[in-house]
This record gives sequence, C-alpha cells and structure tokens, in this order.
Amino acid sequence: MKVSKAQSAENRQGILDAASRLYRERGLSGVGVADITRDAGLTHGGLYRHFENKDALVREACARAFDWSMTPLDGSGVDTGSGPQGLAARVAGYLSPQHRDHPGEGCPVAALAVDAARAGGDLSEVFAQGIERNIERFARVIEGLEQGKPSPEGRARATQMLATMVGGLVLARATAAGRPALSDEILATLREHLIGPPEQR
Amino acid sequence: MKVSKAQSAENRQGILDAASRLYRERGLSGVGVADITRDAGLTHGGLYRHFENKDALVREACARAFDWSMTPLDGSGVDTGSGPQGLAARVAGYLSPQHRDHPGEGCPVAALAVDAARAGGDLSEVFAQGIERNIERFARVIEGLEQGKPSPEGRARATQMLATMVGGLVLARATAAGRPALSDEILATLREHLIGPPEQR
DNA sequence: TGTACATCAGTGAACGCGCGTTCACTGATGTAC
DNA sequence: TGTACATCAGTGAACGCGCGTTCACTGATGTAC
Repeated sequence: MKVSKAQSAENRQGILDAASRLYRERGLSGVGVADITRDAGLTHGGLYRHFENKDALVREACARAFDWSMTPLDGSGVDTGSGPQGLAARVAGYLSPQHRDHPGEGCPVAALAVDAARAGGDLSEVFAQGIERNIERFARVIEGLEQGKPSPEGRARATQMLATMVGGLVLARATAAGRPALSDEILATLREHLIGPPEQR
Repeated sequence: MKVSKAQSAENRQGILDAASRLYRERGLSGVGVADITRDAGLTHGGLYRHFENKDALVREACARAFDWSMTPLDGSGVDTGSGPQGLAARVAGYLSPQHRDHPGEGCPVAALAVDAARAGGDLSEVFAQGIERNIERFARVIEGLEQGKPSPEGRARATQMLATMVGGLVLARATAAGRPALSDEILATLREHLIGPPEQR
C-alpha cells in the first residue's frame, strides 16, 4: 500500500535512526538491512525506495550519527553549555561507564571509525569530514570562541584530547567484559588526566 | 594425505600467522576461514583438525598478535632498546604513516579492539590480558624499570600515552583515504605532543 | 632392520543458513478533469 | 466538490552468493611386531 509523503519521510528518518544506532552497537557488518527495517517497523523490500543500496544507507546513517554527536560534542547526551566547566562535563560524560556501555547512542568515531577505515572510499570522506568538524568545534570550546577559526595551538590541544578520549573509550570497551576493574580504571585515569580530580568539577 | 608432525605444527603456525595478519587488515568479520587457509597454502577443510571453530581460531590469532606486539611494544617492528630514547622511537614508530598504512603487521588494539568489544566473552579476556600486559610493560619502560611492578603514577602515565596512541592511530586511519592531509596532521600533532619536536630525537 | 597396518592431517564436495538485492504485486495517495 | 485513475511506498517471495561447518575419502606417517 502506498503511504502519504509525510509518512514516507517519517519512515525514512526511522530507518536512519535505527541504522545509526544498530551500526554503532554491532558494527557495519554485524547488522543486516532486514534488522534495520524491522527495527523501524517496516519490511526489507521497501528500503530500496529510499536508498540505492546498503553502502548508501551506511553513509547516511554515519553522517547522521555525526550530526547527533555534534550537539553535545561527544554523543553522551549531556549538553551543559560552553566554557571550561562545560568542557569538563563533556569529557567526563564521554569517559563515563554510561557512554562505554551504550555505544548505540554514543560517539560514532569510537564505535565505527575502524570499520570506516577498512571500508575506505566514500565512507572515509564522511568520517574525515565529521572528525575535522569535531576537532574544530572542540578547539573552539577549548579557546572559548563562539565562532571563527581556532588557533593552531587550540587545534593541536583538541586533537590530543580527542585522540585520548577515543582511544580511552576503545580500551575501556575492549576490556569491559573481560576485566571490568581494568576498564573502570582506564576511564578514571583518563578523566583525571584530562580534567583533574573529581572535587575540582 | 597425512603429513609429518613437524609439517603439521608448521601448518598450524602458518594458519595463525595468516589469520593474525588478515584479521588485523580486514577485521574479524571481513575474513573467511577459506581466505586464511588459502593464504597459508592449505584448503579450508583441514582447519578443524587444528581449531575447534572460527571463534577458537580468532582467539588464538589475537593472542598471537599481542605476543608479536609485545616485542617492540607497539607492533611497528622497530626495537631500539629501553629508556627514554627507545620510548621516543617506539612512539614515533607507532604514530607513523608506515604503521597507519600496514595494520596487518601492526598493533592489535588499534586494529581489532572494537571488534573484540562487540564479540565480548572469551575474546574480551584475551584483549583485557593483552592490554593489561602492555600497560604494565609500557609503564616499566617509562620508569626505566627492568622488572617489578611499576608505580601507580607510571601506570597512569602509560595508560594516558597508550590511549592517545591508539586513538590517534584510529583517527589517522579513518581519515587517511578521505583527507590524507588531516590524517598526517593528526599523526604529527600527537608525535609532537607525546615526544616533543623531531630535532629533539 | 623390514613389513604390515592403524592413524590422522589434509582434500574438496556438499550442507544449511543468512545475507543483499530484485520484482510482481497491493492499495492508499494525490492529481487531472 | 466529486470522480476516475496514475503513481509509487511498502510487502514478501524468490534469487544468487558466500559463509562456517561436516564428512567420506586419500595416502603418507609412524608404530607394533
């Protein structure tokens, strides 16, 4: 049965929402197109009215995951404004057990960048653009700028912090099932390193 | 045809070598068992004389990748001794375009930790143990210890450096195909952050 | 040492299964009159 | 505003394909005598 234009657009967004979440949870090759459409309340055949193929869906779903992650900067779902205090809260949210245990709503870089590197091509461009925007934005937050280009030093500092956060989350997730205490220790160590002891916040 | 015990043991090692390399290159779900045995010069049927199933092969191949990565600490294939100078060379090798472009011979954490986190269970224990050993070993190098437990401060510093290195390599690989200049910039920024400007080495 | 034979590493066809994609079909939507 | 009809979003069976795993078979190895 045909469906209204509004309903169709809603369905398309529902597919992207489901894809964006499921891919982050299980990886690009851990989710079938039928899983995604089922999660969105549809059947698999109709997917191709919206997307040329699976690769196109992956690209749009990743781009959407980056858009989400831009608002709170880190995908932790917390937005507490800008400035040094907002920055500390963002870093703490990023390196939290909550974020570690819920990749589906979290940072697309920590969840999917390795998959994207293997896929290469178009998907690598989506990630390159998303990472570039995150570095610029993070640098602006560090330097307290509302807009405009951050300085090279701010850019370098942002790159260092992002790399440490991404690597820390990857390490924490890889060890979470096998050695939970080590996983927690990694998160706590990196939080302290990046934003100081808890009482300082 | 049956084969001598020595030949059989050699074949088993060949399978593990191929698996360890191919998994790091293409990911755990990007390589079939037939790819691995073919690469080792065998056919797929005989695999099950050596390994119970694919999961067991994956576990042994990852453990082997960690053993390799322990020698130069970072999998870059360079071993220039211990002490601060050896440390700088190791970090530079880890954050090099060479390492970025050849994951098959590189660090198993940067290549496979995200896959391992998704797989969970037994594989997470392999990674937890490998990461724990790398942190301890890295901490000893930082503190200049030949043996014995490193201090909590050395351990924290090692965790920070490893997280930055892993995250940096992940970011550099994800952006390599889409924006090569950004990828190189990330590597250079993190090298400078961790071990200072080039002339200092 | 020589011989007969059980062992078992490796082969390759075959299996069931899940995947991405296609396509004839359905029927509500939205438009032309 | 009503009516007739073309459109097309969504359905679900079907497809070819590659995967992990099984198994009857082969024949060199290694052992018992």
